Amino acid sequence: MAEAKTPRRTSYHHGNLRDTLIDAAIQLVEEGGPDNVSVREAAKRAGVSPGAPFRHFQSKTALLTAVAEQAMSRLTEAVTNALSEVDSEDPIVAFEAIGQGYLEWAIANPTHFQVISSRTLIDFDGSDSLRGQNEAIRRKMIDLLTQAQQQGRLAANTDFDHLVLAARAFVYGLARMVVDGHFSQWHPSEPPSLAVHKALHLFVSRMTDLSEAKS
Amino acid sequence: MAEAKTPRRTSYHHGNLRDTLIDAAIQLVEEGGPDNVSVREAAKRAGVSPGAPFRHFQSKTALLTAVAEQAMSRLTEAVTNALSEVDSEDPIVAFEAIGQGYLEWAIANPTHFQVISSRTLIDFDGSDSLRGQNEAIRRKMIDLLTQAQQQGRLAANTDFDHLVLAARAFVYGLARMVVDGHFSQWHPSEPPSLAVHKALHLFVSRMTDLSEAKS
DNA sequence: TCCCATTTGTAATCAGTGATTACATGCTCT
DNA sequence: AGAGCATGTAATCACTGATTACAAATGGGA
Repeated sequence: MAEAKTPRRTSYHHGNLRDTLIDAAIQLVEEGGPDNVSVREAAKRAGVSPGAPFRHFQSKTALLTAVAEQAMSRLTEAVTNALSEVDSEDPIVAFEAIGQGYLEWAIANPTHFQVISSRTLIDFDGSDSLRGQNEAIRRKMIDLLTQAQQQGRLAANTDFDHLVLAARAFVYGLARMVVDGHFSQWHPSEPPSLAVHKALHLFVSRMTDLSEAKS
Repeated sequence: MAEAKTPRRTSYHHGNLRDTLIDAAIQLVEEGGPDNVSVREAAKRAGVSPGAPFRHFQSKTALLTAVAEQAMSRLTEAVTNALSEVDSEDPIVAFEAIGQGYLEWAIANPTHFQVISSRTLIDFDGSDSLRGQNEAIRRKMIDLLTQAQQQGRLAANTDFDHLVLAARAFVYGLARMVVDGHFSQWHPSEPPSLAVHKALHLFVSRMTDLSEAKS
């Protein structure tokens, strides 16, 4: 936290308003989703006048983009962690772990995921950080699939680019279904997180050859 | 169109304000996406005072839900058409046609698709029409997959529910990627619609056995 | 035909929003 | 100490969703 909860300011200047505003915005996102964020409320929680935020963020979009950058960092971290905890050397196991890490994070942080994947609340293309981290994950997927291909674990006629596209669309679709509330009518006995996990495994095992490569 | 473009009213009462407001809202959606819709602007275009819409729609959400219901009808129609144009009796070919019809419609009507799949702008769960049509498409998918299974076209150990989930997530993910602008960095030589089509075919052919059943 | 209740629109108003401007304050560096 | 810049304030704009009291139009029953 960049500032105490009660906005106690001894001096006229805040000192760390930019970070405090981001924290306040995150708090608002967590309380009621991205639509719950207003610049004025963030300013109020930072103990500052309604116009002050615009010294640090050109627009509400810019503020939410900063929130998204922070959220994306956490997502990247989650994916990286999931990847590092894989025992096997199998690239396809690692590939599935990326998807699993991604989905677990999205399910645990639905509102942050909403902010990240929105293209109206934030300026994704305008943020090097966002594009970069997104691209980093995509590259890691491509690396692993390339390894799998070299091991002859993909069907011979597999169109590589479209396999990557399919994988991204699949994981993205699952995450958004969870976040968008499409699981309200799912079997009550099975939590969405488990259903998502099973679907992911089904996808990976069908799209690739999960049997361990012989070396 | 329910009313002439120029809101010409000879009498005090509008006569068909409800439909006119929906049309105006659709127009606004088409012009600048769901965020571009405001009740006041819709009222203005209908030639009516800002408070009038609230006689017909309890809230902005209710208005957009009505828009969504109309859009969903068109989507259902598109999927039904795609299905009826399938020559083959093959359930898996028909299954893919559903996905293809769904995706084509979403790509051709991105803003309407946004309205439909949003869960903050509209009250999906509160609309029998929306839930019903959504469920109808899902049921059709299940029917076709059941036929495929009876023909022995699915792997023996295939978990049925999770296959349906995977298929829905996949198509939904592709559609949202297009709509959310995730294709901005795709190979310029290949239009997204073609990439989506190829990815869909890859998915269907991997998840099922596309070779025609022997009867 | 007349009248009255219901429906449907208006006008005024409220609170909240993103954003801009002119101005005041405080910090920092020379 | 003072100049200059960064940072916050106050006032204000235009816009939004929504509510209220009121007025006009409509249509059914006497």
